[in-house]
Amino acid sequence: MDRRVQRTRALLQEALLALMTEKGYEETTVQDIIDRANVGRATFYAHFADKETLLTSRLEDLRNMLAERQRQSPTLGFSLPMLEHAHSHLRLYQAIVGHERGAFVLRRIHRTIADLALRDVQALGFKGTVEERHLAAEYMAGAFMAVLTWWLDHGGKLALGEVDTIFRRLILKGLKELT
Amino acid sequence: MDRRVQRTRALLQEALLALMTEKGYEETTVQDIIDRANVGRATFYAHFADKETLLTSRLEDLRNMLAERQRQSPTLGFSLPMLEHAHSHLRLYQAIVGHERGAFVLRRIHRTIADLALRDVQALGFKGTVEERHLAAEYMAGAFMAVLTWWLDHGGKLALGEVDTIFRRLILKGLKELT
Amino acid sequence: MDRRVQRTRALLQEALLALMTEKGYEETTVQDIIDRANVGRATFYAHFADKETLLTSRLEDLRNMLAERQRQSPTLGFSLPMLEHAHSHLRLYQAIVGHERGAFVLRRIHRTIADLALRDVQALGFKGTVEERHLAAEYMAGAFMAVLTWWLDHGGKLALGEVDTIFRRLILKGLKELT
Amino acid sequence: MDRRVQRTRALLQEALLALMTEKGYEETTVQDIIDRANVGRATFYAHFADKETLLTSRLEDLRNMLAERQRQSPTLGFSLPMLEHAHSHLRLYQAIVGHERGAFVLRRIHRTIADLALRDVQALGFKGTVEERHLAAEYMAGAFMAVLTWWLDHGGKLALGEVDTIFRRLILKGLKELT
DNA sequence: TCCTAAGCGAGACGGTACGTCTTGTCTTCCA
DNA sequence: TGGAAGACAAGACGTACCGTCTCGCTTAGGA
Repeated sequence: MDRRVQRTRALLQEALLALMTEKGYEETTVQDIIDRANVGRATFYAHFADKETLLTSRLEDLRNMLAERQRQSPTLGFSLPMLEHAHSHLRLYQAIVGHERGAFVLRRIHRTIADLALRDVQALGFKGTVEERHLAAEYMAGAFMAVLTWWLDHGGKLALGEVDTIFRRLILKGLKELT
Repeated sequence: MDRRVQRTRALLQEALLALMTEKGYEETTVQDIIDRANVGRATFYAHFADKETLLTSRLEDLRNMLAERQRQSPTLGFSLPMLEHAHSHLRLYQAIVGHERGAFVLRRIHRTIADLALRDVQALGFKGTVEERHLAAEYMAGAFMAVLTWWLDHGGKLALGEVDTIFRRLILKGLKELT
Repeated sequence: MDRRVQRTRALLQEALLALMTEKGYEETTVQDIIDRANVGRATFYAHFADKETLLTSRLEDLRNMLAERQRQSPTLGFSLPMLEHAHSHLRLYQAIVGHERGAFVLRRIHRTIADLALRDVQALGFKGTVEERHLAAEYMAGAFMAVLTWWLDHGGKLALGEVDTIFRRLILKGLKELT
Repeated sequence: MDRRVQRTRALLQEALLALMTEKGYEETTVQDIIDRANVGRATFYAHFADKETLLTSRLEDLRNMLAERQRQSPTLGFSLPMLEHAHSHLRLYQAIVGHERGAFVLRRIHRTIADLALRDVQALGFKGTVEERHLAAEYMAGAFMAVLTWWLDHGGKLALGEVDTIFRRLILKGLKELT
């Protein structure tokens, strides 16, 4: 494929991320993005159906990265890599959780995490029906997103490892031991 | 205050909920709402700053109801009432979880639940710092929302009591016993 | 009739004139008027069908005054009284000619003047058809309004009598003698 | 410039004129215009600040045409071309003089005529001060507009040349010879 | 002097036009 | 000949005003 095509797609993705960091996803317009990327309007739509598709293309990369990492360390293997990723793009992630209307993006990440969690569930040989497995995966994703969001809301100050540990304890043993 | 004011506000709230059920929150325009409510455009803006504020006014009612119910049965007291509420407005809640862009509404409910969960945490005498209590509350809310969403996505077929039980078990004992 | 009715009507008329002076006729809203007059909205509409009717009620007074004065000195009898009136409400008249959108008000005054001019024409025993008389009256009114407007635009600095004289000369002898 | 731009501007101008003919200037809304012109709302505002600016753009054309024609026949050279123009757009001009609120448009034409009249005045070597020349020009414009309006109000039945003659006689010799 | 209909202020309301904004499609023109 | 520039149709937004409509309070002016 044309080398320029890669370049244009990258420019657009970077512009979106930069703008999301500055003003949030919903608040960013297509015009903002193409101005930032120095790209024509038609060019944008030649590459992506809309703003959402552009975002998806980036989340795809995240998904692939997480899937790869999980293959290496299976149990709750998404947790640490995801936390690392969030930490290395801290401002961006904080902008996402900071803007009420960005819930949409979190929901997408939730979906990615839930998919990975489901593989975990399968791999660990859970008992119960298919539905119960899905419920477990959703529960894991919901709980993880809550921990991640809390962490980001508090400036990502707590160490990565600690957060990972807290999450694992909560998810595996529940709240009981905190009482 | 003027009796008409109460009436108009109620008409608008009902119109929004009906339209959210039919086509989702984001897809509903202010024009749709005022047409449905048989209300003038200026009247809408005299009562609510925008569509979001109108939604908030309704969630406020939900919050109050839940807070009241929780006062009566403290431990995870938000769970059953919330499930009941969702069940009695099943179509509405399904529309909310069904539309990707409605994540925003779920986030609002999450916030309400997290606030109530925090009271639980305080009441139960959790150990740990203030921050750890907030984390626990967020975790509870995230986990509950995941269960609620899963339930709604599966048509609300499982009995209310069972879902409540599953949530309590997961949140208190974690996933361990499922393996 | 109730004494209050007279008072309210007067308050509204004065408010309109004051506001016209400040911001022009078109720019003045009914809300402005009733705020200035300390009157309820319904009260306004109880007395006048709309802003225009309120204006008309005032122009009626002008018309009566001019008609009365003309009866006393018939030939072009409207000229001097009209100039006097404009001079004694200079700021108001300047606001009228100053706002492009106020042309509407000038048109109304033109109509009043033309009616009076027509009486002049009849009285002076003009030759020609009915239509020609109407044309002459319109011509007189148009010419007078032009002179009046010019005078107001130049601050009403020229003496009343001089303007009246200029108008009479122009209207009676035309531009010829100026060349 | 883009060929489309010319087209859109022309569509909008034509739509305005057609609608003014049908229902008057004030009564025509921007929505009417863009519906008639088959143009998007934003497009309208991209070309013209508002309805008034659109009107102005058309009057500009009239002004240019009159100026051109006057250059060819200097003394009261605006008269015949203006009458011709009015006659060739009779319905439009009748709508303008017919709607009270359209006085605004007549005022604009008055301004154009007065400017041209001033050139006449300069060219003819009038005696008197600068101010007196301006007064003469305003007087000519006011008188002409009165004759034009009267003519239009009577269906434009009188022949063009006759109206021009009447105007010239009135303006040059005044009303005297009518008595 | 009372009391009762009217006048009134306050302002909610349905309706309608405004000028702004963003989206996704489309055309033009330059490098 | 591919892409930047940007015109365009569509349509939602929040604001402004209009003329109608309740509300209660007050205040004449006839009993």
